[in-house]
Amino acid sequence: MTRVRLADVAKAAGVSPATVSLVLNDAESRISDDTKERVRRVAHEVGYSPNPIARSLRTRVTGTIGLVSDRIATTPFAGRMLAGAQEVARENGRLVILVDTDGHPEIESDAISTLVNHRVDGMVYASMYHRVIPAPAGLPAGTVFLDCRPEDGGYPAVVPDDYSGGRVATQELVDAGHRRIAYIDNDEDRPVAAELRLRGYLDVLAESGIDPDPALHVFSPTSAAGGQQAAAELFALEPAQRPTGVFAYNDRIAAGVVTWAHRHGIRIPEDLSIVGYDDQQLVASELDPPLTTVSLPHTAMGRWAMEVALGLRETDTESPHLMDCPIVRRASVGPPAHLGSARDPRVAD
Amino acid sequence: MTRVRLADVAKAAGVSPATVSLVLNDAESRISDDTKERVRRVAHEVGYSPNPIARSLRTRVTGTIGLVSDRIATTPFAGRMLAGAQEVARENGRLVILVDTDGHPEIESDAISTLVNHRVDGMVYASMYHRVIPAPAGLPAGTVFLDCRPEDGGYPAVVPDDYSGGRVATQELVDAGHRRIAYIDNDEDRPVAAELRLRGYLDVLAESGIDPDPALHVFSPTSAAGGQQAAAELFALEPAQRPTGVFAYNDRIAAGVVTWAHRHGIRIPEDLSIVGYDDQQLVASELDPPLTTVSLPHTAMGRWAMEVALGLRETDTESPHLMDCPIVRRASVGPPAHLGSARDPRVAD
DNA sequence: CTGAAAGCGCTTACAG
DNA sequence: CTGAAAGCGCTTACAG
Repeated sequence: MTRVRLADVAKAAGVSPATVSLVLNDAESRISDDTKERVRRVAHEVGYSPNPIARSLRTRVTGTIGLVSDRIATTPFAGRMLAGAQEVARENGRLVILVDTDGHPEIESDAISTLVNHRVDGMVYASMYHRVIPAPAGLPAGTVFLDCRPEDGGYPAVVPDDYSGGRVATQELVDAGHRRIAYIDNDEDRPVAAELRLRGYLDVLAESGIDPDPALHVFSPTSAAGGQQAAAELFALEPAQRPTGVFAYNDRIAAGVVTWAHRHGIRIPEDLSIVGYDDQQLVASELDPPLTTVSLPHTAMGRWAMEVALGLRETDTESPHLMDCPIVRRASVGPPAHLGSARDPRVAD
Repeated sequence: MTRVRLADVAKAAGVSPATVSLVLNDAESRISDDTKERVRRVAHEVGYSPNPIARSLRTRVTGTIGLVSDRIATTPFAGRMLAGAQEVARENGRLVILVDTDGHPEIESDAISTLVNHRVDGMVYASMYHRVIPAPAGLPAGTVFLDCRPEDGGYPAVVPDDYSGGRVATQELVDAGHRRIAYIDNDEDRPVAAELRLRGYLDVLAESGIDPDPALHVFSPTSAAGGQQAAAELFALEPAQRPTGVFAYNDRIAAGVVTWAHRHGIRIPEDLSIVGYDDQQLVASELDPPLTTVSLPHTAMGRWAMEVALGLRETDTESPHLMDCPIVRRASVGPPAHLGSARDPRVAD
């Protein structure tokens, strides 16, 4: 397929290539309306569309944004970041070049230099979960960090506001009347998010005049199996000491708590209220009852990152932008049962 | 940052640009080893790396592959397709330009022409689930269809072998000794996969000398809530007519069956065996017990598609390539309980 | 108001 | 064995 070039429309319109270029980029108003009109018509008639490669070579702008991520494509709930970023790019006529490094540092550094070499106009560096990391070498100035932030600052960054997420989850339970509220924490690598959510939990308890009970702060691997075990641990406490509400580090843990409850005849939310975190697709909403949870604003963060990468939005490079984690209310929270009224699981099974 | 150009290394090495180009692309062996050596050394010293834009303009190959998808980035379990495709591209020094059309036909057709205009070397067109569709207009010849196929053929395509997936799921139950095997079908838009899995189920029953009982073929929306309802429907049958094994259209339905079982004191797999489909990340393996399921070969399909897009693999354009759906055995299948030995759910609750 | 010319950074026939 | 020249398809000062 031989494509029509700018020179072809110039010839067909009886003007110079320069003129065609000028009117098609509506760069200068000095061209007569007459000529403009004719050039545009001819260009349209012959189906001309500029060769972006040639244009890029000359202008040094490529209309592409590089997006390098560690495993973002294989993490189910992080795809929305990608979608959000891609959407903004598209809305602004930009193309995104994606490279998933699968977490390998060598692949990552290759990817960065390849992308830089390809003259991307901007870059976003995405993580699959909220992390603080040393900035990879070779990243161009202005690279936007998505769902992570460089430990020494220097780049724009957006991360979820996990502290306020922890608050909002706890507050939801407090507002429903709960006083004995457990936090099932992440016992794994202690990501920033775990610390932040814990602080949010503790602060809301304090503000509500609730003395935190250390027995109610338990740890679990971030899996449903872990959640089941944590629930068992919590319900092994004396009845009066048991929680009536649980805030789980994530939805998978919450799912385990739900399963454990079903197996022990504990009703949700009548006997036990629970709030998760992540609003994981096809999970949180599928639980029975559907899970009240704090959502990770993946789409919004992806959009934000691309907006600053495109220069559409100002930001500072010292402190990361904190993105709100809204609660999504479903049906797993209710008022607390009267103390001791929950059926004893050891009897129920 | 002013980059070093080919002309710079030519000057530094005291040769012509042509020579530099020739040795760096090791195009011709006619250059003296001496010169080659020197050029390479100088190029390395000055940190030269060719400008891909300039090269593309001249050679008309860009080293990029366009990947257009409907919502692939937002579907949790389809991200692996993207990852597989991206990985093959990277292994072969290609870049993938991703555009997610979110299912909008206008965005899709814009995306296609933008990508074609950007001179991508190849294209893959991905769907978020197994579909047969009219080929979108403007797709270049050789575009690879991923997880979908054009209704009139004419393009290479790869889809999961859902017929054999349906067989393998059913066979798993038959092999465990089950004779009363239900199929909880997708009641929604009847995608190809539903039909194919049903045929696999029916054929295996027939080959095993089992008369299909229409009461055991029920329909459900593809959600956990649907699965619970389908389970209730199945267990409303007379005890002797109830299934001892269930094959669910997907893992979400299977999850609903599991929940329903927990609530009614039905043990899995002692009282009821269950096989899902999809091997959905963070779901199938998180169920209690972990779900035996048929996995959708997303990564393999993604890799396959990119391999043919890059010309690394031959294929025909008439019939789609069928990708195996292997069973992943976890803990939800066991031998059937003696008929009638399952506790009656109506008593259990 | 418009055109001729140079140049973006490569590759590749064509000479020698 | 190597160099000079043209050209990929645009854009943009510079003239006129």
